[in-house]
Amino acid sequence: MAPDPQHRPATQSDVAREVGVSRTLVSFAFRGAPGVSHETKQAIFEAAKRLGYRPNAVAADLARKHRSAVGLYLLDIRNEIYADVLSGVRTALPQDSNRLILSVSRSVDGVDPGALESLIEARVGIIIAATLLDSDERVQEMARIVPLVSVTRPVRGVDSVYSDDFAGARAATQHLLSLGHTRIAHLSGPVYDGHVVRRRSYEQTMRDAGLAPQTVAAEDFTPDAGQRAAAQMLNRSDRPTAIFTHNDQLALGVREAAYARGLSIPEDLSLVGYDNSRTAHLHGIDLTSVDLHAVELGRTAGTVALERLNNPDAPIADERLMPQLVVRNSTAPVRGTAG
Amino acid sequence: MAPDPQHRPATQSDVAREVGVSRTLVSFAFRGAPGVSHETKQAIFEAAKRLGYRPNAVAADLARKHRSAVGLYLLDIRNEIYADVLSGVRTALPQDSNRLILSVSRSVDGVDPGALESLIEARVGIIIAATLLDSDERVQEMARIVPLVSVTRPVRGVDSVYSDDFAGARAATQHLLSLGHTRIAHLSGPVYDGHVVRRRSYEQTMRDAGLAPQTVAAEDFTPDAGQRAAAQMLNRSDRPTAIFTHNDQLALGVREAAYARGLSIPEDLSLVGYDNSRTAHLHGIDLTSVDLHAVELGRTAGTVALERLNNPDAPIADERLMPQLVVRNSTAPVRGTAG
DNA sequence: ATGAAAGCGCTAACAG
DNA sequence: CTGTTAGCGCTTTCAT
Repeated sequence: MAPDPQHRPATQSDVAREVGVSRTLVSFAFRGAPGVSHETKQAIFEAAKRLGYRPNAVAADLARKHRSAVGLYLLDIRNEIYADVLSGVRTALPQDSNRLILSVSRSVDGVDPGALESLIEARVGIIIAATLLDSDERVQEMARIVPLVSVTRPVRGVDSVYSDDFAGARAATQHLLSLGHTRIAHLSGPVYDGHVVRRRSYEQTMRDAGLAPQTVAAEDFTPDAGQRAAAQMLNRSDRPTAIFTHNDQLALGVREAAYARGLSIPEDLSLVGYDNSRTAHLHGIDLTSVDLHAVELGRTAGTVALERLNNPDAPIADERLMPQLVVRNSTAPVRGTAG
Repeated sequence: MAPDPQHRPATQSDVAREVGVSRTLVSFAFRGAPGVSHETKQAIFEAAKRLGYRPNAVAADLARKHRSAVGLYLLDIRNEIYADVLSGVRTALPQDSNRLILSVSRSVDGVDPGALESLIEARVGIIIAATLLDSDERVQEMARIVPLVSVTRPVRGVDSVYSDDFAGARAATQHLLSLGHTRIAHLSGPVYDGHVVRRRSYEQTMRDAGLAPQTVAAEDFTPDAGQRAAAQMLNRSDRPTAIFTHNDQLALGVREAAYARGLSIPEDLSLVGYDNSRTAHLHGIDLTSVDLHAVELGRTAGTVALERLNNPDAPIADERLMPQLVVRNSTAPVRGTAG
């Protein structure tokens, strides 16, 4: 049935020769272009099938001087929200034109220069990047080379689709405040451009409430890092009664550290994460968290990308979604005067 | 600094013209091919930088009649183990040749014909597929068109990297048996080729123990499906005292259903999942599960893919990894005579 | 060490 | 409706 294992795949020329027409007709037929008689079309498809011919999308792009592939950069595929973003992007992209070229960061805990290089060399038409850790300048520079939509983080002059982190972090902090907590700590990730909004929002909200912010930076954004950082924080005599973390992964780490130390949540420690991952929903986890609507972020990014592809001169997109605090059982009123 | 926004990107010819040499030299220089004087090389790189030239990997592949991209098919990116597989594949692939073209299934709950088509049309050199739901015949047919390594599932005549599901499911079932359970149910996913091993292993292990297997098929592999299926199972008067699920996601659904019904785990219901996802580790979840070493599966698949690329005539790979039962607190001895 | 020329598989005017 | 002719950006003999 199918052709040989590793034989030279059939080309348009092969089909054309088989049918006895020119390559042009074959090309037209496969693209559904008008101007091919029904009969020839039939003959062409038949021959193509017989030969096991498959169009070469790459060669077509080259000839067309057009880039139909979309490049997707994801910071950390193991983090649920990036999987959600990917999944959202997928829904926005047309069923057929699905050449999705992926670049996953090599280092979750740092800038990965050259992460976008492979995407550029693969000549994608546009890059959807979630989340770039590079400096604003560098992102802007990349965007000058290839259309780029920044997801999760706004960058001036670059199409951006993100969530209002300031509002989200403020809601989280205020929630803790309203529960009577005063010793509220924030566990942030390492500091990168565009990654300090939640932290700054927390700090300002604390100060606005007349309290001293206390921020600790984890080594990276993983549960392990969260656990290590929390182990230290919880050892202090004046340990916080509540912790707000940069993301759910970090929060899950804090949770483990708390239990390891014999503290219960929310009785001894209130905990608020960020992302509202599926894990946060689980009975027994019940993590209060801020939903940034990752799937929606991805879907919107896909739409923006498509628009940009169709109209390079469209005004820069700036889509800011509103996050939502989801209160569960990991937070409770502070207990009397803490010890 | 960088060239115009959407200007025509610089090509080798541009660089050649700028320096005053032939395209050949530029090509040689960029590939580090011998036969270019040091001076010309310098001049070329300089000019390239000035013009913002980036090699076009796609055109290079075309000219070289060679496919350097690897295609990756993932059944369900929202499922942690596929993210793990991806992450494992990444580690096995050389740093530079990282053109990873992704195809994510459109429907988690069914066969997605044409999922591999885009990969083929993108002319990838090899496809790493985890997990194909198609029939063995179809997978074999695809493998005849493009080199393919099947991950998670063995397919005769096709490079396969998988875990010994039979052993894993048997260990899980025996664990429950050894705890004194007799009414042990199995929650499987929908039935597809290559996806019935765990179920069959469970059934045989039950029969070997002189017990009647009781298998229920969920609509798909998601927590929601697991919850719905479990809600029904747990409603029966002779409800099982233990449930072994096809994967962790399903198990998490069962867990929610149990709690919703006021049953505690493991007191009223023992639960065993499959995958040993990170969620299973969490305090408060403590899900007993079978670890299939997804990252390792991905890493091995990447290695096999590379070998196949280098040697099309190498014997078919058949890498079977041994899974490992990880016992946690979601399983306990059966209580007296159940009610 | 360098260049000319042919070609990869396909598209796109432009002619018949 | 159908075929001819140039490319797309790059690699690769084969000369010089």
